[in-house]
Amino acid sequence: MKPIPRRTIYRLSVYLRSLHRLQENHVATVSSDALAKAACVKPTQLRKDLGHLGPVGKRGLGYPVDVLVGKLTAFLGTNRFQPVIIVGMGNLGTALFSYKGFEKAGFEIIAAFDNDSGRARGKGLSVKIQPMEELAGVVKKRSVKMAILTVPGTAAQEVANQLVAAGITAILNFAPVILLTPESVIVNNVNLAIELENLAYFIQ
Amino acid sequence: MKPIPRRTIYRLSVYLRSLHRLQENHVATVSSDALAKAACVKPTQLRKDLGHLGPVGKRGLGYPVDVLVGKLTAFLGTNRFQPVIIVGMGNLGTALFSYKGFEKAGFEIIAAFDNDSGRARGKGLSVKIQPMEELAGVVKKRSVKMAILTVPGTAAQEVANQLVAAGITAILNFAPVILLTPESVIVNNVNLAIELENLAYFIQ
DNA sequence: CTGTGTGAAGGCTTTCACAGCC
DNA sequence: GGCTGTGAAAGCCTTCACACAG
Repeated sequence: MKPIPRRTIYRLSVYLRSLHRLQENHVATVSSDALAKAACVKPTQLRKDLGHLGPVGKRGLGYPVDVLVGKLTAFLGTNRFQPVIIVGMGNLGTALFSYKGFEKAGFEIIAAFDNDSGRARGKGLSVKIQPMEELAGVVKKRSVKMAILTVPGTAAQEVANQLVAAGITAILNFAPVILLTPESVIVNNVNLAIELENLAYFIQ
Repeated sequence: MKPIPRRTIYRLSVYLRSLHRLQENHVATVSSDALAKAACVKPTQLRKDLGHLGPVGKRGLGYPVDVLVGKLTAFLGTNRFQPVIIVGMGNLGTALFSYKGFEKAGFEIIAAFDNDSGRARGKGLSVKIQPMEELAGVVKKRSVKMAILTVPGTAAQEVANQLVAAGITAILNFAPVILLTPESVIVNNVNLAIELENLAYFIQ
């Protein structure tokens, strides 16, 4: 089987989200046409994307929602439990820590780290903020692979190095810098300022 | 002149960020090779991208940093002042409100709105949270075009409608839903759960 | 000789057209 | 008849190769 386009993977997540909403409304089957409209893509693209999972749809009828959800979660790897840690408990880190969207998607943030473990924002959170020294231990003990990085740009590379050394293989990076990491480590960058800048360009 | 690829626009923002760092270090000129390495792209791609701005580099020498920064900010539209509002002052909205990265990129968040204008989190912020009723007035008075949307998914579409009605033409959407808007309105989606899901796939 | 600018080639992604199944 | 699955075509973006300027 040839590799699946990166863009497709993203869209599969989008479809899954729409499907969850259909499930809540007890919709049993959905056509590529309807689901495509909900996800703002063309029906042919949706079918092509879903085609990578093997044949799922019933011709003349549509896709059975439950089966499709099952196949998608299995494919995306959201079926097995994935513990996540968050490093950098400033405003953004703290907000993400309590972000409901993550648990809905099947993730649980099991620990929070910061240089300043007594940070004021720690008050009122469900877990204590731990000092950086304990990072490696927690990662090893709980076999954590994923980390959310919300430290200032100036510290990001150094902290990323620590994450890699501890055994983290996937980083969701909110610091506005390009991280240098080994090939084996996946980094997804979320650059908030660039998203705004991008909008600014298109409204000119 | 033919339209510039969307991906290129994104990368131009990345280059600009790297260039700012060079400016701070008083570097006068930079080669496509060096800048490309800093931005994690191939040198040829960098040159192709910058080529859209017209000839800027000196052959045999490199790009003059100051000139390039000037051209890029002008091109991206960050040279003129762009006021931004933020709607939805939950955890995430509040964090973004005080996010330093936006002002560094040349944006200022001039107002914050929420259903519950007396929201506890409003305490300690530099501006008061305003009720939704005042949104249209502020947008018109200050000619705001850009909005950051950080309300729950269930409210997102309705609030987006209000934004559009008020005259907003660009929305940075953090709600995990696809917004339906007129063609004239640009929406950039930042879907945090999908970014994590995406990482989860690649570490399998 | 160094390093930019750019048409051409290559690779990846989307769209089309239609065959195949319910 | 309705709707999925998929090879082929089109479009977009990246990479290459090299001309050209300092």
